[in-house]
Order: sequence, then structure tokens, then C-alpha cells
Amino acid sequence: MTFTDPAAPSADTAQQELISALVRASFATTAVLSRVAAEHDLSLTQLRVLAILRDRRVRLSDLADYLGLDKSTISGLVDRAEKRGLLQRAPNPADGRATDVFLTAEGMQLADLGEGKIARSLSPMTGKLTRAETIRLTALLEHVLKQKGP
Amino acid sequence: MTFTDPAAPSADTAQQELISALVRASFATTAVLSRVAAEHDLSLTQLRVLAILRDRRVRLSDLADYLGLDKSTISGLVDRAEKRGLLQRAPNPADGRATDVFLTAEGMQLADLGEGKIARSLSPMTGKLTRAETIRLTALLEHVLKQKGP
DNA sequence: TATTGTTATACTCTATAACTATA
DNA sequence: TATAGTTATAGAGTATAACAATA
Repeated sequence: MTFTDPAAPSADTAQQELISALVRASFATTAVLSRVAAEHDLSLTQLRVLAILRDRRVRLSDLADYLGLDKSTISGLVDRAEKRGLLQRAPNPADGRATDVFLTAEGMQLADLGEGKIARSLSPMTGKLTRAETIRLTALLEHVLKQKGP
Repeated sequence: MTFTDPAAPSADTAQQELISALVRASFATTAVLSRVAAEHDLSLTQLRVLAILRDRRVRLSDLADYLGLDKSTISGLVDRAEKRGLLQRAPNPADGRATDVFLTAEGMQLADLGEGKIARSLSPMTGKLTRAETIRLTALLEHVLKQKGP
């Protein structure tokens, strides 16, 4: 026989409150990222492209997978970034159908700059936590992000 | 005299890891929300409008403030949602310059439906936590979201 | 046949600038 | 003067469909 504490929120309520907080935190974070991007005349998507290419050379189809966007969208996205000198296309040496993309020196520099700006812009949010809380929140978020097993 | 444990990550590293997790969690959450929205032929922004108007009647300028968008953007957004029958405009009774917006019955129904779908769609992420972890993560996110004092 | 990428098309989202009406 | 909203304009982001080249 189990007894329920009437003052304790039900599992459903706790779940709802987590979802509410998660969604609001996502919008707040996205707003900061968008602002940083806009300061460099980038869209949020372009900023994500820079972040992805910062330590990878990938095919356009990989970029589409990472971003969850259609390949035709990627074509335009890469066109504009290439025209701006942030990245370059090159044929994939192993697959004649594929095209690789990678950052130029200018794109790399902008990606580095952006990383620092993002950290500073988010610090009003993340900097309020103690060191222990920071570590605990990170672990919980990583847990939430973990993919379901096979 | 203080001694630093060389195995412990520096404060900066802990901060960086939190920021990384927060950004990834935001993208993951946004992707889920966008997918739910798309299932109902809504953009993420339109979904947010429904969520905002679910328990409020507001002026267009309020909507612009909530979403952080220009008033001209709101005009178009509201136009399309109104044409679709999800919300209505009405003159603000107290201010002759202002226009209020509020959900129609159909818009309210869609907002209700969406809330349930969002909860179910996010549950693969949020449902992995124990009850105690759920409560702890919620509290930490709320702390991060708290506005700076005056 | 399937995959990779491009192009044409169409719509939404977004901001800037110029405007009207009201406060 | 300042605020609220609309409209015109322009550009980015996005998907669908049709296509060519390669696997």
C-alpha cells in the first residue's frame, strides 16, 4: 500500500513543469544566439553552419543531415556563405557525386570570434550558478540529450 | 593557501561545457517543437503565437515584444493566422491606436492539441529522468531563466 | 536504381522605410 | 511629438518537384 503526499505535485505536473522550463530556456538561448549571429550579419542557421564546419570538412548531404534541412535549402545556404567568403566548395575525392564544404580562413576566424561572444552573451544566464550547480545542470542536460539505446 | 585538484575541470571549462549542453538542448528542443508545428502546417513562430494567446488577449505591439520581432513582421504573421481562422483582430477599447488579437475557438482547439503533442514529443527526452532529477533540472533551469535584479 | 547536388518555383519570415491615425 | 499599426519592398530561409551526373 502506498500513500501519496497530497502536497507533492504528481509526476505529470513535474513533467509539465520541466517541459515548460525547457521550452522557455530554449527560446531564451536561441534569442541570445540569434542576437550574436545578427551582430555579424548571420542568421542562426548560418551560425550553426560555421559551428559545424569549425572542426569538420563535410559533404553537403551531411550538412543537410546535421541541420535537418532539405538539400535544396543547403545549396542556397552554402551559396550565400561562399559568396561571402566564409566557406568553400570542393569536389569530394572519393565520390564523384558529392561536394565537400569547409571554412575559409575568414570563416574560421569568424567562428572563433563567435564562440567567445556566445559564451560571454550567455554568461548572464549560466554565470548565476555555483560551480556545483553548473556541473549538475550540465550532467542533467547531457542525460536528457542522450540518445535512446539500440 | 588553496590547492587545486588538477583532475577537476577549471571553472571556465565547466562553464563551457554547460554552454555547450544548453545550446545543444535548445536545438534539440526547437527541432521537436518545429516538427510538431509543421505537422499542423504551422511555423515555430505561429506556434508561439498560439501559446501566447492561449491565456491572453494582447495588443499587436505586445506580441511584438513577447516574440522580439518588428511590428511589421507581426502584421503579416497575424494576417496569415487570421486568414486561416486561428485568431481575430478587434479594436482595443481603451486605446484608439491599438488593435487586440485573441484566439478563435478553432485556434484555441489547435493550441490545446499542440500542448499535448509537445508534451508527448518531448517525453523521449524528459521522460528519461527520475522524478527527483526532473524536479532538480526544472529548478536549475528556472534559476538560469531568472531575470537579473533591479 | 539510388544518391548527390542544382535549379526553378512558391511561400513564409523578417526588417527597413514611409505612411496614417491616434494619443 | 510619440506610439500603434499597415503597406511596400527586399532579401533570407525553407520545401517540393524536376533535373543531370555519378554510383
